[in-house]
Amino acid sequence: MPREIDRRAARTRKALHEALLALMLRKGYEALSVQDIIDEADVGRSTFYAHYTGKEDLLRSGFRMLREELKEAQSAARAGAEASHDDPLGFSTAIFEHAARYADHYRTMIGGRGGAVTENEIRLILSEMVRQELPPTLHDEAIPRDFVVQFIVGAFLTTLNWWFERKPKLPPSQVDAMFRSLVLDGLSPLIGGDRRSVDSQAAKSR
Amino acid sequence: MPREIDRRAARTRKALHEALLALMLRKGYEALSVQDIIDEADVGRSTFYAHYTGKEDLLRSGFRMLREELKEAQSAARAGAEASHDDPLGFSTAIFEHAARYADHYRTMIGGRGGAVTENEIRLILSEMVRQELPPTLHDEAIPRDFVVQFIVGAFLTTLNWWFERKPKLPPSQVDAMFRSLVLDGLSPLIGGDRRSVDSQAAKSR
DNA sequence: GAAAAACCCGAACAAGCTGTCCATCATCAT
DNA sequence: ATGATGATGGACAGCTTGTTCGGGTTTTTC
Repeated sequence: MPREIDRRAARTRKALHEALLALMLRKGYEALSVQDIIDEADVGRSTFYAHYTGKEDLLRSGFRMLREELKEAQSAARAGAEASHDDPLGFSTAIFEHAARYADHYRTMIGGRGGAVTENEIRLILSEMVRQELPPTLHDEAIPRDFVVQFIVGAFLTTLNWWFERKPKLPPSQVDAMFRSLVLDGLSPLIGGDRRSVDSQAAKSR
Repeated sequence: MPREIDRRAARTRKALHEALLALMLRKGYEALSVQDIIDEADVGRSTFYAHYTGKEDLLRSGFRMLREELKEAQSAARAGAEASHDDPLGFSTAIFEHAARYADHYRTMIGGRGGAVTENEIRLILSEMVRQELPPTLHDEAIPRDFVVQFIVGAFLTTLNWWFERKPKLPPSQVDAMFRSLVLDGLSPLIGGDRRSVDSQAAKSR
């Protein structure tokens, strides 16, 4: 049954994806040529174009697989701890642990190595995740929900990037704690002027 | 005296910079070729290479000018309102107003149109500014100062990007207020669970 | 096991971009 | 005005890209 994909084709595609990953870590996506990829993968020129229309097509193909996998991880994390309501941003832990496990993949995406396409893709994926986890209503209508989503996504990318560039690699739990401290409470607790009382949203001390 | 630069040279460079700016807004930096630039600027091929070693050199040259100008704006803002201590992040207003005035320039840098070089440059410039304005000591030593700086810079870029993509263009003051609300106080005031006093994740015992 | 189908490979091709060279010409200082 | 300076445009070889084609190999199907 030709229902399945030919083994040779599967082998070729896998080789191309691995070559792309390795080369992106070494040189970055934009500086890459198709020649480099087929040379690294040891694949003929026409073979490459028989599978993909160019290097961007190959890159996007990889993202389709990653997106599926990340959604699974999110579902699993949500099923494991259904504290979605009393613990906002609870899914951040799962993301940082996932990033620690697939550090190479994440490194190709974060920090400018991946080019504009990669940046866009990872932003879209994270945006969708955050949008699902964020409560549907916010207490302050002056701040659009859309903006809050982008803010959180940006904080994720910033944190991941800083984490990967760090010399001694911190454990995911510690990075997660720092991330949540800044995103949830802001940096008022860190600097002198705690101007929380200025706002009408007074501190509801227990 | 040929102390000053030849007028012809100045004219050529200005044309090249304007062409680069226009083309970056239209096609993005990475998709640009030297051919496109000299065609847009109506300049000969060898003329281009007589001034710059390539398109990246031209891009960086533009940044040298922008950096000077931004530092001036920062100094002016600091001189105008020397509330640097009782008003943290006070310089954010100046940045958003500057961005509103030079919207085209900023648009080329934010949102992936500028490529890796641009992203790096703007991050460096903003990092230096933030580092200067941030108090030297933080109340929580568990969070590195370096990480806080990157967090703020990322928030700036996220906010600027969201602002530019927005259909009806909001005034700088409003964007600034939203930015400061999120960065200073976090999103705890926005969502239900105000878990400020909770340090350990003992969410299950409830 | 054999025929048929699908796939991989290598070479060759036009088209486009890159960086450099040199002769020409406009602009500058004297 | 008149050399001297240096900006200018066009032509050049070298390289990468994306496509096409025929021959050879592996896989699937019967």
